[in-house]
Amino acid sequence: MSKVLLVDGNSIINRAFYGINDLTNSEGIHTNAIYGFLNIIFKVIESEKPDMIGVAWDLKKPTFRHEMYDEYKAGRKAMPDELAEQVPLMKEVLESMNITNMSKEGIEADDILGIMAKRAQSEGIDAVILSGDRDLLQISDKKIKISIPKTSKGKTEVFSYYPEDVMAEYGLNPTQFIELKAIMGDSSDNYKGIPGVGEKGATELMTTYGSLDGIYEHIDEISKKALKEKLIEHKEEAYFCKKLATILTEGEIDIDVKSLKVSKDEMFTNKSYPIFARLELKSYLNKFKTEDKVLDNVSEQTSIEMAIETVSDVDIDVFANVLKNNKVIGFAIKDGMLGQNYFSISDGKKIYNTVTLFSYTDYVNLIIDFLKRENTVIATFSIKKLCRLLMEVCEKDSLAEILPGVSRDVAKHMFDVSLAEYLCNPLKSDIDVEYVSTVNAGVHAPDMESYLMYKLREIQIEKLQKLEEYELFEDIELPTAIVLSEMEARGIKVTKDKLEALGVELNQRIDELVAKIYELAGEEFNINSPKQLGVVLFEHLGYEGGKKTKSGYSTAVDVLEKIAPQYELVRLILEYRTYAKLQSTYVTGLLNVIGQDGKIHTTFQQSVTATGRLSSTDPNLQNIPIRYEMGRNIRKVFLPSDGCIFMDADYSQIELRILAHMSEDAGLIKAYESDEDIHRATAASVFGVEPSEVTDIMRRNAKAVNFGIVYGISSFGLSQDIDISVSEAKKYIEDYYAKFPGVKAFLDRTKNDAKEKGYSITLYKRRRPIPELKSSNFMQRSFGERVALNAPIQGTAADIMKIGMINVRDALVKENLKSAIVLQVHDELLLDVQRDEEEKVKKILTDEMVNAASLKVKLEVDLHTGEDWFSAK
DNA sequence: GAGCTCACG
DNA sequence: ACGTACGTGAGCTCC
Repeated sequence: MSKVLLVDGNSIINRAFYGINDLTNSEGIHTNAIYGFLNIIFKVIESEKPDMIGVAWDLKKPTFRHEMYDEYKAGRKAMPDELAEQVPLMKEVLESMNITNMSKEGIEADDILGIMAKRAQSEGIDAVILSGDRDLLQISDKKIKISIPKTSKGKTEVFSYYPEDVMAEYGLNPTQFIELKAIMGDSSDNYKGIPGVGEKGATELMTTYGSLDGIYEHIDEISKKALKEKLIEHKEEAYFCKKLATILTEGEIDIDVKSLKVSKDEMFTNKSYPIFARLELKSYLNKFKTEDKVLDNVSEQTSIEMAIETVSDVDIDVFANVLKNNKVIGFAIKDGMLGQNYFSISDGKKIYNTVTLFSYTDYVNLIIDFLKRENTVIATFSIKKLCRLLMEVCEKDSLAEILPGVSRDVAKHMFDVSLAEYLCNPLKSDIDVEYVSTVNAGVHAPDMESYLMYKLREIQIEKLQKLEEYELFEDIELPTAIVLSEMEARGIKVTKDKLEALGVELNQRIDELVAKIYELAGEEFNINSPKQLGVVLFEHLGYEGGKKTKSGYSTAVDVLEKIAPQYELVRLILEYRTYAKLQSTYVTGLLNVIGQDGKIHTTFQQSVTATGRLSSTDPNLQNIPIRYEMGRNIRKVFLPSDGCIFMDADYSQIELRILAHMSEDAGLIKAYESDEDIHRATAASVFGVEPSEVTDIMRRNAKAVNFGIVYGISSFGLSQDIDISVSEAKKYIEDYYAKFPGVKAFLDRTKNDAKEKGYSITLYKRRRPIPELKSSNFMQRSFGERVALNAPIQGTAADIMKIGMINVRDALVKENLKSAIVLQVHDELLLDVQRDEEEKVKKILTDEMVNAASLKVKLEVDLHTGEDWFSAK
């Protein structure tokens, strides 16, 4: 006996949407309804094990918010945009899983379900109808089961109804159920029934008289006068509503029940993987087999030719030959047996895997020779990794000694798949080989990575050109990766002894503080637990300062600082916090990552941030303390290499200068030209005084406004930052706009532009998509607006810094200097400088950073040297 | 693994 | 009325 599952698509996706908290993928597409829909149907598939599945949809287009008025007139609530956008995607997901979507012009989804269910029944096929709508109960039958999911306390249970279950729960059989609805009406289906009769009254009538006919036959027995009159008055309507309430069981739909056949093996294939990957439905991804099995049924669905031969255990001669006979090579390093790696290369026609156990050196030298030839390209997932490999094998920490020339020339021979993907999709976190492959080529195939790299290059070049980001990719991102590889390889020396001594000192201080804190609190507790701390401060001790977070009291600095003047305990806790942070993150944390060479080699992430900035991990060297006295000691343990000093250069207010350039605001440009302190000049302008008359407070507030502008200002944010009222903050912003109308115009222009296009863009055409701008949620939309203003500014600064780094590195190489960049902290570069190269490097560093971009205002850098990182700032 | 906190630009 | 500044990464607690 076979079985068909018929799903009420609109009803189930609605339930899923309201039953599951908001989820979005990295593109900002909402996915909660899709996720919930899949959860529900898989639960039913597990228990029912159907052989056939069909999902019925109302053909009516999803209703968007702006159409709400018309919809309201039609008596139906508008579908929120966040749900509406998921409906077409849901259908796509189902189709990719070989599940049939059923819809037809002029026929509603529940009628499709009714028709298909009866058809199945007549063909001897069991039917299970899955819907959230109880109306469907009317078509339950011996061989037609109605399943209704119910969610309570986060758990979804499915209740099933055969006719006897309907009778048990409502005291009515399925046919009577139709008449019940005809009497009580249905607001969502937009018919009223008998006015003034609701579920209770209608049920009583139906159970007493058995049918609509029965009611009217015995109409004189009805004692309630008002009810009787209503029934008589609206008799015709009641029978009309019965027609409306009846779900069709016959009609012309050209879908054969048997054509709905689908097995589980057909659902998770390479046809469906890309959309699951794109929507980031993570818990479903592991249902896809990652091995060759998936590839068996893929070739016809993908744009990539999958019939490709793999040659294994390739020796050095074959390897050399492949490189010799080709210009473009796809390259991957693969994990082999016993912790040994091997190389996989592809010429786009075949895949060549080297033997697992071999010495890298000879092979790497062949790769280097290849890269030195004219017009050759290696396409790989991360060229930074490739460069690190070359340097490691050659035992150099400068790529220039291996591949001579400036980084832009070296980069012409390399293609980085992860960076290309990043420029196309900067919101995606966690860009990995599987993701890029499936999204661009529709394939997920670990065994053919080198071939995929070869093919992805072709696809991505075209994509980047379409987005007008190819120049950014070639001129900035690729060379930056080369510079970063050298910075990572060179590393920074750290004195272990000094760091350990600092740790001992901190531990002593922490112990003292803990003792005092327990004493003042009158109890021992875990100070590191915000939860326990909140209870102690605000409950046991009764300090004022109230709630803030969902999970209890906030104990963040700004909260504690407000009450610190009154309570010694709070002051001690704040002190404890700073020391504990230094100890765990910076002392212990850094000690753990000092290498055998006595150096720390951070990893720079080039495809993580939404704006184009870099980030730094394992360890993060971009957040080493500087603002507070005690923390600065950490910087003293970072030392230059032997024979070197540190040279540190940072751009002076690069973001505000970019704002001046982009807005072309005359006042802001003039302030920079007059060479004044910019915050003082802003204060003088906004408060209408001479620069010399600007007080510290005026300057501080002006500075906050300047920062705020760059962040996409809001009066609330500004008020929080400088602790003034929202209305005062509003006044500050208005005054600022009055004095700098060019800035105001720029912000408006940028915001509108982003709204229109859906993304904002830097001077160098780096894009940041901003899906939040379309959100119906005020909070999210406001966030989108702030981001739309900030991204071009922060992103342009990041672009310029990358250009600066490339040019500094290349100038050092050209002059054969041994000094090198070791660290970038967004607007700051730290260099290891050979003592005898100091003057030359100073000039190069200043010139290349200042001339990285030619803006309407000059770029300036502050430069210092020192024997450690602290004294070089 | 999420949420909080805090270090940096 | 909504409850916010922009961009990160790491260590800790607690479910």
